Amino acid sequence: MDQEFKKQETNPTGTGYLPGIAIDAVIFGFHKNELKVLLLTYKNTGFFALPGGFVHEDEDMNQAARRILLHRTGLKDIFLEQFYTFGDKSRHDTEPLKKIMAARGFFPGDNHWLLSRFVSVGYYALVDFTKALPTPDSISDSCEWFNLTDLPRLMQDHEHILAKALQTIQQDLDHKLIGFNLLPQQFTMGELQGLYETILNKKLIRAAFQRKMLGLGILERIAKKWTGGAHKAPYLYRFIPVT
Amino acid sequence: MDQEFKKQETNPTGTGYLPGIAIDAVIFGFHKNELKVLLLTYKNTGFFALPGGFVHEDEDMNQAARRILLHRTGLKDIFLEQFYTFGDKSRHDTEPLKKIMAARGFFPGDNHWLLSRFVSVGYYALVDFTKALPTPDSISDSCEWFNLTDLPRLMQDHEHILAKALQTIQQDLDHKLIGFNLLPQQFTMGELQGLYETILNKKLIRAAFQRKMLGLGILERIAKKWTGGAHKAPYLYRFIPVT
DNA sequence: TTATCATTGTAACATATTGATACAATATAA
DNA sequence: TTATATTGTATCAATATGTTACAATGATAA
Repeated sequence: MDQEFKKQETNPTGTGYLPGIAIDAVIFGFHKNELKVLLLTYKNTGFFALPGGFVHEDEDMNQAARRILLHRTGLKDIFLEQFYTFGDKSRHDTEPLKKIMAARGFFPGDNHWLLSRFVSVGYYALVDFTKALPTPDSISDSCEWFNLTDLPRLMQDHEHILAKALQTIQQDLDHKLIGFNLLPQQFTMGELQGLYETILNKKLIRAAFQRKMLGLGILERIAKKWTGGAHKAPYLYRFIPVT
Repeated sequence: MDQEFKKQETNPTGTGYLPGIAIDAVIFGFHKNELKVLLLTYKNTGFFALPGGFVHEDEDMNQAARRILLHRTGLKDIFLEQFYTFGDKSRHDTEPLKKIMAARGFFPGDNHWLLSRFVSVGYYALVDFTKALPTPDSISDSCEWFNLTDLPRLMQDHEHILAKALQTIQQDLDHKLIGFNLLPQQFTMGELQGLYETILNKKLIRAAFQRKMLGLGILERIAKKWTGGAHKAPYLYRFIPVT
């Protein structure tokens, strides 16, 4: 499946793909109290970009998003949600893509399908940082986690897409309990609170947070964690999915 | 602009439009404690459908949605939000469209662009029922308000799109204060509560509702309404947009 | 004119939720 | 053993919401 881009590149009319529709994925992870995003670098260009792709003629758009995710993180069964579709005409900027292709020794004609105007459907994914294995493909020399607090300049309108994704998970954090998808199966209350604080970018009250989370009735207390800290050991919790 | 569909129909390759991308609009209104939706009927077919259209090559997608809205309701400056993009391959069902075109005496070739697979971007609009003027165009013999509680069968996956739109406004009702867009400039507390109850499909407590709404600090009390009811006249309120 | 009626606006109290503080419990390090 | 930092939870305060009640009032009909 590393051949996907070659297939797109050497196929000037885009046969087999839905025309004019791209998918961009904002893949969030969480580690050491920092929110992370998965970004690609394109070979010999220094461009940073969100992982993305196109929809096959014979697949649902949501399937396509999962396929892209699988290739980037090696993970199936991921929490994945569509959040917005970006359709401004100002998005149509062919220069970056031309440079990426040129860096690969490929010089497409002006009406190559990849150079036409695209509408991009944004998805965000929440993955367990400890399990995801970022994998660059044939056109990117890296696929890495970046701290949200320390991002490079992104290609095209990808910074805008990322900002909208972040805003979406902030709004949905409480209601959809999406936060749990960013943690490993077992976690302490402190880690959970740290996650919430990082996403919402504000301090929460420890006692109230713990009371509320336990009150939801979706956490199971497992065992004591034995830590290296010079203090009382916290419990480990596990998320109980609704039956 | 009534010529829009003719332009689409007699243009087998879809020149001037973004390929494969449609817009469907769920236009909500509110009258006499009933939620309404604007639906089209296509001539000589009996098909009911959400108003929709396509994106011009030289316009933003959100602009296109506003253009479509303007043609259907005669209203500018409407509350309009994108809520989801529908991309299942099962959406690709050409039969209804073929019948619509056939009823107009037009028989497109199998690779007419309108018969290809489309991804549809859903928008919902909230309009003041007393101001909107539904206007059918050349291909529809009607464009009318329907009660949400008494809908006909809709074309393709339009029922699904409508359901998702309703779900969205239910979720956003409190947070975005979107309800006010469905009422005329002046309204009574009872009307506002009726609107909330209709959208959320549940009874609210009158005293608590009034207290909360007034507590938001976004309502201005204007004057007494002099009604025909045999009871105390309610105040009229006006929504104060945030400065 | 007056009594009746339905509905409005709001007060008053009860209950529930969240904020703030305090403190015992305890795992490690010295 | 003692010092220390953090956890789990109790307690009270503040705020928000649910519930009940009642005076005010604008038609309607006697």
